[in-house]
Formats: sequence, C-alpha cells, structure tokens
Amino acid sequence: MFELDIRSRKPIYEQLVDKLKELIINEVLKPDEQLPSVRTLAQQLTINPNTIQKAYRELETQGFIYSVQGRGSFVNANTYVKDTEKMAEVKSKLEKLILEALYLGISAEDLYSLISELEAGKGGGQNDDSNK
Amino acid sequence: MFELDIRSRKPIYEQLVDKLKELIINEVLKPDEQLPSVRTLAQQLTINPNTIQKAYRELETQGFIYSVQGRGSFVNANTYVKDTEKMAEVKSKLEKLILEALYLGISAEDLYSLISELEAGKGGGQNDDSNK
DNA sequence: TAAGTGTACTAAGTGTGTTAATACAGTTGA
DNA sequence: TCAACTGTATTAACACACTTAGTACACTTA
Repeated sequence: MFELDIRSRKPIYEQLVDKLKELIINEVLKPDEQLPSVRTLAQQLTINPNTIQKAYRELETQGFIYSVQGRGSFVNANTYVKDTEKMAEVKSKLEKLILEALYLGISAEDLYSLISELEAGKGGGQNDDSNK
Repeated sequence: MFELDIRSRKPIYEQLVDKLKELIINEVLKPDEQLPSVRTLAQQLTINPNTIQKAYRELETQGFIYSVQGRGSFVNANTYVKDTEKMAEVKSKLEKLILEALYLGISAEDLYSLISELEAGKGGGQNDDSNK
C-alpha cells in the first residue's frame, strides 16, 4: 500500500502523512472509508505503532481524517477544500523551487509544459513512485 | 549577506550551500572572487566555523568553489554549466510540488503567471523573449 | 616572523525520530 | 457480559545528525 524511504531526510510519519493525504485528495481513499488500524498498518509496514499514531494524529489535526476511540480512523469528507495556510506554504516553496530551476537553466517553456502535462494527467495517473 | 533560518528543518550548512550556490550561479559572486574565510563568515553569522567549513567543503565537492590551503576559498569558473543531476532533482521536486498545488486548487494559470513573474525579475532583468 | 588562510580531529550538547513496553478507554459482535 | 478489537497516552531508551567548542597543524602572504 505504501512505499517508505528510510534513507530520506523526511521522517517516516511525515512521509506517511503525505502519502495518505495524496490518496485522500485523489479519492483513492473515499470519505468515511476506514483506514487500517494503527497496529495493523504498523505490522504491514514493519514500523512502530507509535509512528503510525503520530501520522494519524497529524492527519486529524490537518482535518483529513477523524478518529473515534474504539472504532477506528476514517477519511473526512470535504478535505480537499482549500486550505489557505497550506496553499501559502506550497506557493512559497514553489517560488523558491521555480527560481532555482530557472537559474539552473530550465526554461519557462519547460515549466509550462511540465505543468500542463501534470494537469492533464492529474486525476487518473500515477507519478514516479507507484503503488503496489 | 545571508539570511539563515534556525527554525528550518534544513541544516544551517545546507542553507548556506544553497545561498552561496545561488549567488555564484547568478554571478553575484564572480569567478575567482574570494569568499570570506571560514572564521570571518562564522563570526559574521555568529555560527561555528566548523559549520562554515562543512558548507565550503560541500561546495567544493560540487565544484562550485575551490579552496587553497593558506590562501582561501574562491569561486570556480564554469560552475553555472548545467548540473544534470541537480536539474533532475529539482524537476522531481517540482513535479510533486506542482501536483500538490494543483490538488490544492491553485490553477495552472496561477502557476503560469507565477513563473513569468519570477522569470521577469530573475537576474535584474535583461532577457524577456528569446530565451530557450 | 606574525597573522592570516584551509583542514582535521575529538568531545560534548542538543533535538528529533523511532522503537519499545505498558496502560487505559471506548466500541463491537458473539 | 466479555473477549477482541479500536484509539490514545505515557515513559524510557536508543540512534542519528547538526552544531558548538577547543585544539592542532600546514600553508601563504605581507
């Protein structure tokens, strides 16, 4: 279900947050669908339940899932509504990265076509890391 | 000369590498220009000389500067040639970030205008049209 | 020679991520 | 009711990377 990179600078729980967020936004995981329990997922990924728990808590804080004690954790509806705070963060990151790209010699045209490609394949596609 | 973010996840030495690389690529620091000594810069930025040293070593490894014992560290010529490895990395990051932006509701048009703005203000502004 | 440069090394402190082991509280279904 | 599942919380320990600190050495330059 997931591929995690232990060698990454980004911590496991955060990678997990990203993956799940993507699946939720992309509606691979649908509203009110139940997520694997912290213990189950921990066993599947051979990592500690506390790490899963940390990811789930973060996702709940960000409003992507909701957890009910004794029942489980579930995907929230309407999670793809614009999160202005998140948008600002992404825009800021994008600015820096685009600048870097331009400095490196990647042309604006290259970027335009990259965007249009990504936009075209948005709903159905898979990106570099595929699921399994 | 620099702005460092202590609160950032990215280590100081790496922020320093990025800043200096940008200045070099953008030719604010010109070929064979001498960089501040590790001790001087450390004092200016009120961080440890070893951290500067680490940044300089990294920059030398990546070919952006060269250091001569007893003399100092200097900007390398021809460092702005395309670093394909770095370009690939930036492109990969860009893809993910653009996807995230699109999912968040930032439109492709927004991204286009962002790019053109950044490109216009890039270097102090000579180029506009025939950039390929 | 003195003062500046890069370079190397060890030690210690710090913060964060991760694992581990427990424990408690709520829900569900037999 | 009760066993087995859920989420949640806490504490301890470990690992690792970043950073600081101090010291030392080799080299260059005025």
